[in-house]
Amino acid sequence: MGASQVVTRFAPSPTGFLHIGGARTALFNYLFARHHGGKFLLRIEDTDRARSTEPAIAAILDGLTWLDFNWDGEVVYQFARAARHAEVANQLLAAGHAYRCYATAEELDAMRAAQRAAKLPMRYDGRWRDRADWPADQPFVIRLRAPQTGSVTIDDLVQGPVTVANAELDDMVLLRSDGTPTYMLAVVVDDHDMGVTHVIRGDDHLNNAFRQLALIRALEWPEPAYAHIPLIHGADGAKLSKRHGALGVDAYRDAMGMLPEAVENYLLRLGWGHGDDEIISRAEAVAWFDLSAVGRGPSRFDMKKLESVNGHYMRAADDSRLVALISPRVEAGIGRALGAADHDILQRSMAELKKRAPNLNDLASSSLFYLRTRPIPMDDAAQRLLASTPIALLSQARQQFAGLEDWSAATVEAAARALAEASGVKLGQLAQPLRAAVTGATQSPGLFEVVETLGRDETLGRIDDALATMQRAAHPDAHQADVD
RNA sequence: GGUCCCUUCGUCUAGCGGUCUAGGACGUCGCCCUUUCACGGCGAAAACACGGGUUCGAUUCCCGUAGGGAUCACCA
Repeated sequence: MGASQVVTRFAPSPTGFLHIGGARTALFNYLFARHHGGKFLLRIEDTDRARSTEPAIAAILDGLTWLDFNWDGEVVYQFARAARHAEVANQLLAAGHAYRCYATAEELDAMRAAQRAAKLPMRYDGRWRDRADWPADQPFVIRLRAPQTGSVTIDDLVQGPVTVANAELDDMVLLRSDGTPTYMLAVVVDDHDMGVTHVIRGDDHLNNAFRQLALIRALEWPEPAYAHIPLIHGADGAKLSKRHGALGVDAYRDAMGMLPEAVENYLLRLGWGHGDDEIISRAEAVAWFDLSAVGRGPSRFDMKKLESVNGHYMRAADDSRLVALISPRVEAGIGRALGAADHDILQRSMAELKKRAPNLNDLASSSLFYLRTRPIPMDDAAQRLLASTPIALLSQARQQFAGLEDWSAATVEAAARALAEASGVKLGQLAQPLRAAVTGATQSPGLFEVVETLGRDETLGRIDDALATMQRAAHPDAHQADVD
């Protein structure tokens, strides 16, 4: 079955970080290979020595690892294969499928300027195609002797049959004058040598496919199947390029606090669908993925939907995993390292907290109040609420709670309800001030769950703090005397 | 400009000639649940770009128009 095994590859150029569009291309390659029980290879296209960087390579590998798109075998570095690329170019030259071109950059610029002025398509005019009067000691490039008549049709697995006349294509450069290969040559040679059967890549390469096919035919190599997937656009409909603020996947992980499975699920649904399914597991994705269901038009990136999907996976995530993920953020928030007791509190509060956090950042900040040392900071809304609360009500609650036999969400709630009824107020009129006192905010997880997690001493202490502040506000003079 | 590609609610999509008074999701709005915020539940507004064909019948097929995108390097 070896000959029919599917082999895909993801081939990013390390000139920037792994952006969201690249991540989706990787995902589709990964899923297609896994669906067919084939291989998913990774190749770093670092032939542009000036723009390729080590940090970019690291970021790409890091991003793929984070997303759990595991590639098979060793990473192939394209630049290391330059000798093989040159070998193929020379082989083509010897066979007459390629030729030497001595045109200088200035000559080509002039040629294009003339074409532009005459409103003609800008193509290499083949001025060295049939010449053999090669000047000695002059630099030259090797160009493909491409067919000039007829046409080529690619049965693209996503775009359908696409035909281009050979007359539209010119003789592309295979080997530069410095002996290094161009992208067109390198891709074709590497895909062939790596046994790639399905080339799944961005739509921006569709035009390249025709040139590459001409090269493959000259070499008489097997032709891979092509699938050109539409690009991802920004919310404004413009291309989601680096200069338009496209971010690396690390930004989704770090700055935005997304979960990898959420990013994966969102990316999968962007441009692909399986009936009405929205939440799709990795296993389902592998089982269901097929290229024919990939849409043909570009789709816009919707941050709101990503957050929604992320919220879903946050709620589904394991509590201890979330605690581990937010710990660094929490430590930064409270300005100290977390101890065992802190982890314990986070662990116990996670079930409630994760229901209302769309991302890890919000989850981390929403957990801070549990860990702060008294007196805890109070936000404006909480301060205003306490200022309009009768001191006696809060004071009574404090007394009732202090006298409780057992300390649990249920017992505290029962006491609070009893007090509210006895005082003739709605539960909310008592619960909200208590929430403000205990959490420092007017929004939080269920008050009684919070109180149980915090424990009796901490809860009573925080109420005392609030009471003291309220009394100070009510009797500024008495307080003044204390200070002096 | 040449070539190629695309076009269903604001956004992502379902739909592969009649099942469409076009379904789902996010977002928006309303209601419910409720100690707050979320979660959850219920409901509402919201789309087949336009014009011609083909057909008994077009969201679905074909052709134009418009709009959008990609690409035209000794960059990948």
